[in-house]
Amino acid sequence: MTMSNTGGRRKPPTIHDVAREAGVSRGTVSRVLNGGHYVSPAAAEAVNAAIRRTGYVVNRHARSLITGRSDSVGFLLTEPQERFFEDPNFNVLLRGCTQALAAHDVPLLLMLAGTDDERRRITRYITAGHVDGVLLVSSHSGDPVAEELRAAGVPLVACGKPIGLGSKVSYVAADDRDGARDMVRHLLGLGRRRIGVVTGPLDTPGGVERLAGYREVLAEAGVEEDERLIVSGDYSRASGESAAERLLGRAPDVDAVFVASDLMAQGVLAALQRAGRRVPEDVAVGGFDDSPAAVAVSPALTTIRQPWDRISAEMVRVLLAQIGGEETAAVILPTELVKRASA
Amino acid sequence: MTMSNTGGRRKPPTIHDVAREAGVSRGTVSRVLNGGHYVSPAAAEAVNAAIRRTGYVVNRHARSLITGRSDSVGFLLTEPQERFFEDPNFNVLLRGCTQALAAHDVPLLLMLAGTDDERRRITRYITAGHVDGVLLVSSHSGDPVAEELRAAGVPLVACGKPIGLGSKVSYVAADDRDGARDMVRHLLGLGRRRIGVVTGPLDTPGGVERLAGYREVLAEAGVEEDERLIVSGDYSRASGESAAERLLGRAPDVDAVFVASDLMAQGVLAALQRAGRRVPEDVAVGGFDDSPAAVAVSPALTTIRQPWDRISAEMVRVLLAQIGGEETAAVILPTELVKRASA
DNA sequence: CTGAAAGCGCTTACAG
DNA sequence: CTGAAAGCGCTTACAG
Repeated sequence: MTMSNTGGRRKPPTIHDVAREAGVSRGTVSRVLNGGHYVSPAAAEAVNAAIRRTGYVVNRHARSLITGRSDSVGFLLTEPQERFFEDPNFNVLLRGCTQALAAHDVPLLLMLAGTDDERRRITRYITAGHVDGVLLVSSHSGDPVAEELRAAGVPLVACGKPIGLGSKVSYVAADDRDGARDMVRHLLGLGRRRIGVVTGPLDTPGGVERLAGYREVLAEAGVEEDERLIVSGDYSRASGESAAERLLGRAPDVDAVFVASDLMAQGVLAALQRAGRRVPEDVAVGGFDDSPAAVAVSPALTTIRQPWDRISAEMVRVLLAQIGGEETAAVILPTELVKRASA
Repeated sequence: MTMSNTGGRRKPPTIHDVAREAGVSRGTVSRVLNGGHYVSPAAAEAVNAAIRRTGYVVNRHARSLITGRSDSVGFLLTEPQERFFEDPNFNVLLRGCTQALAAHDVPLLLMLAGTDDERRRITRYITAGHVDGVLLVSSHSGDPVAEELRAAGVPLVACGKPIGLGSKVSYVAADDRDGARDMVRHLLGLGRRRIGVVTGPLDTPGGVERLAGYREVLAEAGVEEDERLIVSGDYSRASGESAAERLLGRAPDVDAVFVASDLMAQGVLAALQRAGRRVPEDVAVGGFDDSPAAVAVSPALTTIRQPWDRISAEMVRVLLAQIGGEETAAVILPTELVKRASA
């Protein structure tokens, strides 16, 4: 009575069918499948033809059982999920990784570890060898997952420098500090001298590094640092809004703000507008990310572009290399200043 | 010299180790693993203790090889990816599905089929049995993937009604038509009579159904239909903006607009503002989705909430049931009017 | 270059 | 209720 499987998933052809069809042994078929070494051209051709005729597709489970590899990788998100799922960068990263992996015929398993319970289950799953490696997105320090996986010897590449783990874990990151420097120099170049900053969380590399870049440039330029100009947010739009209110209260003479994310900059813009300040005339605003939010907003945001497509491609490259036995590596990619209307 | 794998992935314990540890046969261990039927309480307890002591985790590849199931499902996106990756609903859906699946210990493979080439490869991968079923996100008609997978007998649940496939494919959808009716009734209740509509693409169920709801309510209310009040977009912000410009040109006396997505409504708001119309005083605007954009915008959008958390949960439930042998099913979930400032 | 054979770790009738 | 055994589809030394 079951209609759902009408159409029927008939038993797919195996290596045995291909061997019979090609008139060779199964070993030879397998050799063709695995690179074609030690196979005569004639045999290889016969096998390839047989594969085409039969529509053969390798059974990955059988292969994995014997090789001990899964030929798949995990994309692990350990953020409290709400926030990062709202971050447009996440989509770009996830899509880029999926595509880069697909080019190598490697499936991506999406894993969410928001709660301790999920974390335990996923760590267990990963260390049991069900994926060959992990792309890790987790910017907060104190996240135990990275350390657990590293200790278990699981190939691992983090997005952004994992605070506390130094270079024991591979990572790919944009040059946050340099991007911040570029933006603050740009604001100085506009003649602004009372430049505020809305930082990200200071337990994330982006939070720390972008603030560091801000300080460096001001020091170089001989502009005296003023703690009242430094406020923190958590990368959310709402936190940008309240940070800007604090900033305005503490330093009403502020004439520019470098905001560590476009999402927060959206909030800053709203607060500035409500306070009757014109952007960029009264206060210039610079963001960070070049996310879709940067152009959705009015005035459009001058911001720092992070090379997300390159980041995802590099993460995949480094992970695959590490799975292949190479050592860990850190890759730092340059950012780019994108000038629009807000500064 | 390789540092990457220090820490070492030692060979994990197998069912054989557990059997030895528990003093039973491997068959008995397997029976405990698979539901504990036909196992004495004493044996079950010994096995569970041995599993705990050894830290045993089942090797899914070995299991899959023999059962013919993969115990994993694919999440397949066939949209031209750019658009949907910008859609905030996508994140909610993806997260919900991942979590619902994780609760059943079923990994989710993310699959992107934006190009014909990717489509072919993925179809092949799926029909080869590498996943047990597919959660399909593809709203445009004429998408061949759904039909191919259905024909191959792959368990399949679509998000939204797949146009053209009728009920031969399971799907879960919000009640688009009813949601549209609620919104238009609300606008009528505000005293508006020149109500425009910005539809979605008319080869998507959301495009068709939301327009149908609009027409039904106007007809019921005895308001004469006016083709000049009907314009189409493609769910993007930009298309909303240009649709609103067209609408304003064709029907300058418009006093309300029902927009088929919040993202488009953002664009409509921008166009209205530029044209000097106040919202909601001159023109009331109603959106659809209750996405983050709805509250990010000013004035905050009155909109129709789609129950995305329920949608993802139901998609997973129906897919798992279908993998278990049940017939196809369609699930329609109610929407909810969320009143804010724009209407 | 090629075939025969062992074996990866599991599940599932089959006897008992 | 339980054990012994076959077998899922593949890869990989091992002989030749």
